Amino acid sequence: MLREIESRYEPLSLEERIEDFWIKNKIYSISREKNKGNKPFFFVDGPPYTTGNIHLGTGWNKVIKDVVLRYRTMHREYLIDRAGWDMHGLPIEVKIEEKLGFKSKKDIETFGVSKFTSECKAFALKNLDEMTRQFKRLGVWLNWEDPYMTLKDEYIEAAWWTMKQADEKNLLFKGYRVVNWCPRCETAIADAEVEYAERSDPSIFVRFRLKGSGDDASILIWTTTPWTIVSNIAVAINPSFEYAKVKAFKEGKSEILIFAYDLIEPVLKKARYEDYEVIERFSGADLIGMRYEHPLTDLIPKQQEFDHSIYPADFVEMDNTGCVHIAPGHGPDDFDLGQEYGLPVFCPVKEDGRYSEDAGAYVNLNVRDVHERVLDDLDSRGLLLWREEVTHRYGHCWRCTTPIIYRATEQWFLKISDLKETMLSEIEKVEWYPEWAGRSRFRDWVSGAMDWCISRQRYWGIPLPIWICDSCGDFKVVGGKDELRELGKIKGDIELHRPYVDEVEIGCSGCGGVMHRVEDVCDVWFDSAVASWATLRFPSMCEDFERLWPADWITEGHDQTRGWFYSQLGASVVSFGVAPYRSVLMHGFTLDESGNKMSKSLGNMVEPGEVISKYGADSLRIYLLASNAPWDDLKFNWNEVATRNRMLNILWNVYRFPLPYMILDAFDPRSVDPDTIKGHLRVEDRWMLSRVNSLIKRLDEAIEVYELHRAARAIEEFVLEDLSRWYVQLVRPRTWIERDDPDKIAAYYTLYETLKTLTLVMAPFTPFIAEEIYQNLVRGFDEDAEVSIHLCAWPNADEKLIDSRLERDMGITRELVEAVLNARQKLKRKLRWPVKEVVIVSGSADVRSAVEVFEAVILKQTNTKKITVLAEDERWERLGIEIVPDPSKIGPSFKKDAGKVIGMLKAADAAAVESALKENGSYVLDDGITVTREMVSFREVIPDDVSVSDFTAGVVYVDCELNREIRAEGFAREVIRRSQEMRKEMDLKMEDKVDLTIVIPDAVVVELISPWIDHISSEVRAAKLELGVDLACSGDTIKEWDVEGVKITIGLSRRRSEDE
RNA sequence: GGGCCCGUAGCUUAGCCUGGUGGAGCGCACGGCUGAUAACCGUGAGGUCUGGAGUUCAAAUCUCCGCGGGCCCA
Repeated sequence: MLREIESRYEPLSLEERIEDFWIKNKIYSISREKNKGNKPFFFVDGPPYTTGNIHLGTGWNKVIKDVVLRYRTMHREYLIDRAGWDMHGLPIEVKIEEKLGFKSKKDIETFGVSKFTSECKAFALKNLDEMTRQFKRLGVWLNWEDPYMTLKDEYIEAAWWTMKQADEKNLLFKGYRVVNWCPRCETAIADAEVEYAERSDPSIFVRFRLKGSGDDASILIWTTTPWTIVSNIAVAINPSFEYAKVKAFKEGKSEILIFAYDLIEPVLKKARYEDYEVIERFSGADLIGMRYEHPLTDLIPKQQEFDHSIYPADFVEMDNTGCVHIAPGHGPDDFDLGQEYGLPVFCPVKEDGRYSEDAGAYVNLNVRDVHERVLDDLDSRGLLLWREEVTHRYGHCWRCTTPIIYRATEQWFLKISDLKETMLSEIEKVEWYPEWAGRSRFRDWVSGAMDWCISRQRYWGIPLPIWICDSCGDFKVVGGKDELRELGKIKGDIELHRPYVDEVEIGCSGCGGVMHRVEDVCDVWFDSAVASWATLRFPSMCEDFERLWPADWITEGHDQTRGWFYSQLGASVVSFGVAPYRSVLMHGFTLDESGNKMSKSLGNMVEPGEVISKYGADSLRIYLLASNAPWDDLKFNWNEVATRNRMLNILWNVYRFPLPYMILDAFDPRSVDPDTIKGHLRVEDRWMLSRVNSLIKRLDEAIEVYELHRAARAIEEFVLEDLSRWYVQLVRPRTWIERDDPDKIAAYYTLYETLKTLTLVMAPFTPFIAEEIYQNLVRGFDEDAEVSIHLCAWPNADEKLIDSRLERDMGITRELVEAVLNARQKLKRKLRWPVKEVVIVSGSADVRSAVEVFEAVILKQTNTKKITVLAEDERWERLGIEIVPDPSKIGPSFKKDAGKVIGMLKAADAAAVESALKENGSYVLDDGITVTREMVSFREVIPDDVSVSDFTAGVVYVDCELNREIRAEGFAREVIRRSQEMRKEMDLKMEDKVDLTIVIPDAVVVELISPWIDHISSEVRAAKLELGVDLACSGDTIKEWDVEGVKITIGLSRRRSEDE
């Protein structure tokens, strides 16, 4: 049986109730189990990082996933959909360090690595629970019970296995390179972990004295990192530039400088030089090999061991001085240049950013605080030409926001440079949504990729599975736990985290020595890189991997181009030589209302929970989906969420409105025979069924290519336009029929089928409200129906029911009705008052056809007695015409009589003139004056009680002339409507009967209404009705109304039923 | 500085690929309906389509150069 429902859409309680229902009945797992053995759909969840709460962007991400996965499930595909969690790495370490008040790695060592990593683990697990709860509340269905977690041994083994693959293919190597280094976290960080932000630094011009120049000439360099001067080894120039030797004058002194010729003016002007003369000009190539003296050599004894001279480099650009200071230990370009020319890598900076003994006088100073000291030292030696402050973009550690430094260290790398070609060709084989995500954006990023530094000098991460021999230096990569236990002769289990694995010693097979693990952990991006096989439990289990891999689909935000799309591709090409995914949807970012990015520091973050508690998860979901194309950035807008909430409320009302009638009539859809009912369907019913089937088609087309916004908008439009604003309005009177009537059943049937189908297709988008409606509408009747809507199959569009001609005709019909309503409004004629006639003038055959098909609809919706369609050349007889004489034609012909002719024309019978002109081309006026066709034109004259309105294919005229019949009906309907309002005020039930007294002190109106008494009685459910001019008005409620200037008093009493 | 994307009414957007009178929704104003009713519907006002240049008979749409925003990189 159907049940009546709450009058208001209350998403919060509804969604809570539905979530309980899902849990209690294990709907999620049944929905997945059910399709076991069917075509698989292998989805890999991009793992969110377990730092705390989910935000709007992560919510959007999961909602996109959820819609697609629910849709696939309804298509009876078998999903592989383990949720994933990224649980290692610096962000969590930093949080724990903050919590424990740590300042450096030393604090961690003192505290104890095992205690520290268990804190990290506990923190990650706690956040995992909280975030899972939040995702579930959004209605996101993934395998939350058995997610993949990067901290699990099983997962770590997948990473180790991959690392071993890399080693076996000679793609893993140890290198001494300049890397991004965070002096606070004391670790290397990957390019992908560097975030750029504005920062102010000194911008300095420094002289390096040339050796043996004779004239005390200096080469002029520029830098924003004074601390690297300490490690200077060389100067680079561009051999194709022109350089100059300049004598510069300032405050009565002069000096000799060498730098780029084109930059003389700006540099000397900036440094406040009064004048200069160019002594010599030469090409950059002429400078190569010249030697200079390190500026601080007296303070840094180690520098005396190095030669300093000038080298050519293409990367030198024509800005600043055109001479670049080179410190191979502190810059990637510098390092590469050093490698090319065999320069020493001088890196006198320790892990914590302080100078080592090699830095001489600077030992133990922190490179971040040393700027002033270096500048003073340069200045006192007369080597600082100019200094100022500049604001520029500078790299910072992604987690602790400390400015990074470049530092030459020994690190472990994956040799991406060898794989680039394969990676690029694999990109081509992947389907990208949108297409440019792969074609342009990702391609560009991969093209510029360098070898991947995967080692981190930290604690909480996947330990690098590399053991090095203390004696011979050989290394071994361990591919899994069993291998480790065997090699390390471990009895029992071992946790694959630091510090436990650090203690494992392995015998060296080469020299018999002892091998110890490299102390590093993995770059956390390497963790998620192996997700596509780790989620299938490969390599510990191979079956699923062989059957399912690579992934059918993944989706993440466009920041993941450099992140997960890339790391997965790299790891996969290392392991298998192919891309790990078949299709990728790249989605956008969530921005705040003014289009700026959401960030904690700006205080403009919006949390999904906040939105849900106001409007519910369904509103948020449909908003997120309908608002943008998935790949565009989404500007969050509260107002728009509210609008979606309203849309769902309208859906709720549409669903609620027929229920009381259906219940009263004990309507049971199962007892309706579709074949029999077909004969009773009205055209509007067939239209509705056509529309809903077209909707299914539109959704299929859109979802297939991930145009989720089109799909969501199609649903919204259907609910608002087709259902609420139109079909429900048409069908209402039929539901009020009290007897058993096939016309009513046809309406019920149509409404029922439409709602049922609609909720099915809405299920992926708004899973809560869809479930709620399904439970009543479908489960309410049918115990055998699926327990949940989310176990149902996606409906197939029934082509037989789709009638595009009917849909087009109805489109025209709606336009016509709107035009008529518009016209009525111009004359302020309320809909309650019928009009005599509507005349449509149109040359369109489609209009004629629409009126033929939907005449009854138009009559009813416009409350008109008659519709007439005229062709363009026909004229409705109620329209008059008027002659418009053309003085420019009449004047020349009639000269001084022209005025008279014009007057006569205006007085003439326009219709007679027109027909005469049409037939003979001329018309003879009273005085025998003949006028011809070109002398006049005609203008339509619209009577006062006729109103006009345009529509796309023509014009409608509405004849609002009042007559007795219309006045009678108008007053009758006024009485009905007033009585209904009183019933409402008295809070009567729909089936309650009343006694009605109507007093109108105007005998004419009473007489007008009299014939309508039976109709009024039945409309307001009156058992007894009295109408008169001077009756005593009685009733529980008595009210006086003013209707079009007529006083009407209505008395209303509820009739007690016999047994009361 | 470079790559990719976005910029249409106060707000959110359709249209752009394939050039031919810019459509919606929200908000606002006015009205209607009243057995969906603390709901619903209609009408109206509101646009130098981010600025400029070019191609063309014709540009929101194609091309180029700016400006603003986002992501990524240097």
